[in-house]
This record gives sequence, structure tokens and C-alpha cells, in this order.
Amino acid sequence: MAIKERKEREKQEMRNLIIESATHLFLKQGYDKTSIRNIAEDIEYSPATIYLYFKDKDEIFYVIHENAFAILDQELRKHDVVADPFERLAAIGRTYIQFAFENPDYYDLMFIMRAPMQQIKNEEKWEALDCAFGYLLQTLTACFEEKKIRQADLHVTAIMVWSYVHGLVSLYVRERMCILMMPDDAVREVLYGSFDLFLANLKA
Amino acid sequence: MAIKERKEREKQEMRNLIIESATHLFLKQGYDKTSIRNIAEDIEYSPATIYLYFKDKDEIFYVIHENAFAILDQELRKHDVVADPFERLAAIGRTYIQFAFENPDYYDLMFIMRAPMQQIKNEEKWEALDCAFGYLLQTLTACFEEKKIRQADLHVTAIMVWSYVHGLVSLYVRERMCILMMPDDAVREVLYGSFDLFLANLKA
DNA sequence: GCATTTACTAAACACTGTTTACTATATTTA
DNA sequence: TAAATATAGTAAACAGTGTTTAGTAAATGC
Repeated sequence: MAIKERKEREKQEMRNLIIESATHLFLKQGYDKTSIRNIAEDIEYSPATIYLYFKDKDEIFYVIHENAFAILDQELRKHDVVADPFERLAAIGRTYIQFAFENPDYYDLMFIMRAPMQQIKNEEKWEALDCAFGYLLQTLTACFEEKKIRQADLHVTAIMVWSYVHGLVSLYVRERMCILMMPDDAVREVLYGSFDLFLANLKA
Repeated sequence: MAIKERKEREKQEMRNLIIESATHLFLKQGYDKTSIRNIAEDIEYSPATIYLYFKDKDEIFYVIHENAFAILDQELRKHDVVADPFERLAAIGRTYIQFAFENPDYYDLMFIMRAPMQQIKNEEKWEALDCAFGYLLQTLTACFEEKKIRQADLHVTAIMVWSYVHGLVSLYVRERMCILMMPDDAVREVLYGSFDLFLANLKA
């Protein structure tokens, strides 16, 4: 019965079509303005059809969130070639910040919005973040082994590094850096500079 | 004409009534579930009446946001009595983190949500945050003068400290700390521990 | 060829923020 | 004091939202 396989394929294609449209609208107009009716109109189907392929709006944005993590992960792991673990840590951090600057809506969805978290609660393991965070743990382990950074608990250090870069970019993404009263470019420079200072303080 | 004064007073009382109801509902059910109709029902007026006292929903939450800043500011400035500026910095940081743990919805409104920022864009100066951030700058200046922390640019250091504690608590508030796979109490301990490590790295 | 399953949709439900047109009361003016 | 005006408040509507239900038309299985 090749029909079943074709049907399965068609089902997946329809899911992809919805995700593609939703991603396009999301990156163009943001989460709130990306309504089920907008997506439906864009793909030329009725709104109810979308519910045959996704449980609810959050499930659509859960898939987009997963795709975004795949992109970030790919960017971060490019630095695998950097031999010195401290240099690698620095490169990873800068790439993380750059990713947030260049993809603020993706960053928002991955690390700030509540939307995709409903799904994750039912999954008992957040693989997408586990993967990226695992890479940080791995890099920090190498830093400790080679005594490149001050000795401390691995997980506490990892939380410290992640929280720090997240703090920088999330204040930027959610427009709290406006207190600096600087043009956007200058703010970004301060953030990169602040990260450099953080790294210097971390050094053994 | 004492009538005009009474009218002014009544207008302010009505605004207060709306803000009180909105704050109560917000802290009980969150932003999304606090609708204009809910507030109207709670204060026993029609929804349209609220628009005679506030431009829109965001303006209501802007006032709540200002009140929340007043509370945080009061908490932080309690540490004015701590003579040693580094000790004061540590106390301020811990109180900031504690505030976020104890008032996650307020914290969200102040530092994460987009709602109050629409108003702030029209104000050209964000006094509430300016006040709190000013206290941090003041404390850090004292730290530098007494050579308690590593020499660096004042603003870059301030952004570093603020971003760091914000990163910690915003990942917690928006439920990203779930990757630690720990009970809530243990997560909070890790966050406080991470802050201690950060301070140690900052020390001169 | 007929029964059944599948794919899809129009319309409705229960909400949301916000505006408009209208009423009843309070205040001011003649 | 009586008429004119200003103020306070509201019912109903507008334009949206996510989601569900009931019903149709086409594809598939027998």
C-alpha cells in the first residue's frame, strides 16, 4: 500500500507548509500579529484546517522554536575547530550575542516567550536547549582541565556564563537598554565590551 | 470653586480604584488574563468607563510598573546603611534576586514585558529605572574609589552586573531554568551560589 | 458500484481591546 | 429658579483573536 506512504508524505508537506508560512509571518510581524487566520489566508486554506495538523498555536511555535535552536546550534559548533578552550568559550559567547542581535525574534521565542514552554512541560526533556547547554558544559570542562579559568563548580559556572550573556541580550531584545541613551550600534559595542570584561574576570 | 478640586480628587480616586483592581487581578492571574472587562466587572463599572481614566490597557500597566519600581527601589536602598561598598553591592544584588523570586509578575512587568515600554518611548526619560540604575552606579563608584573591585569602565561594569543578575532571574521567571532538572528550591540555591561566584570574580 | 474513511470548510463560540452614539445627572449661566 | 451646558457613565457595536462543531465533497477500500 504505497497510498499510505504518500498520505503520510502529504501530511508532512502540509505541516511544512504551515510552519514555513508561520515562520515567515513571525519573522516579519512578530508573534502576536501572526494569527491562525493570517497563516490560513497565506497558505490559502481555512483556519480550521490548521487544527488538523497542529494541536494549537503553541505547537506551531514549538516547531519554529526547535528550528531556531538547530540554527543556533550550528552557529555555535562552528567553533569546534578552535583548539584553545578559553578562546572557544569566547567565540561561542560572541556568536551567541551576535545570533540574538541578528535574530531577535528567534531569540525571543527560544529564551523569553512563554509560548513554546507549554509543549516542553509535556516532554520531560528539553532536547534543543540540552544540546546547546551541553556544548557549553563541554567547553567549560575543557577550560577547567587546562586551568584556563578559575576553578569552581561546573554547573554553577555554566549557569553564570549563560545567565550573563542571556542578561545582556534579553535586556537588549526587550528594549531595556534604552536607559543607556545611546544609538543602537553603540549599545551593541557596550554589550560586546561588557562580555570581554566578564571573560577577563573569569580567566584563571 | 472647591467643586473643581473635588472633581479632581474624585478623578484620582477612580484612577486609584482601577489601578488597585488591575494590580490585584494581575498578581492573581497574570497580564493576559487581566482584561479590561475583568477589571470593569471587579470595580462594578462598564468597560468603557475605564477609557475615561486611561488611554489604553498599556497605560494602566505602566502605572503598575511604576509602583513596582517604587517597591524595588525601597528594598534596595535599605542597604544604604551598609558601610563597605562591596558588601553593599552584594546585599543589593541578593535583594534584587530575592525581589524577583518573591514578585515574579512584578519583575516580569518591569524588565521583560513589552507592555509598559510603549508608554516609556513617549517619555524620553525612564525615571523609574534611572533611579534604581543610578543607585547601582553610585555603589559601584564607591567600590572603585575604595579599590574593592577590579578597575574598569563604570558603565560597562554596571551593565555587566545588572545584565548578570537579570539573566539569572529572567531565565528563572520565564521557566528556562527547567534544564537544571531540579526542584524549585534547589534552583534558587544555585542562582544565589552563581551570584556569589560572580562577586568573587569581580573582587579586586 | 457501494460503504467508509479522509480532507476540508462555513459558521459559531467565547473571548479580547477599543470606539461610538446615547442617556442621565451635575453644574453653570441668564 | 429655569434653561443651557458640561460631565460621567453605558449599551452596543467593531474588528479582531484562538478554537470547536457540524456538515460536505472527494478519495479510498472492499
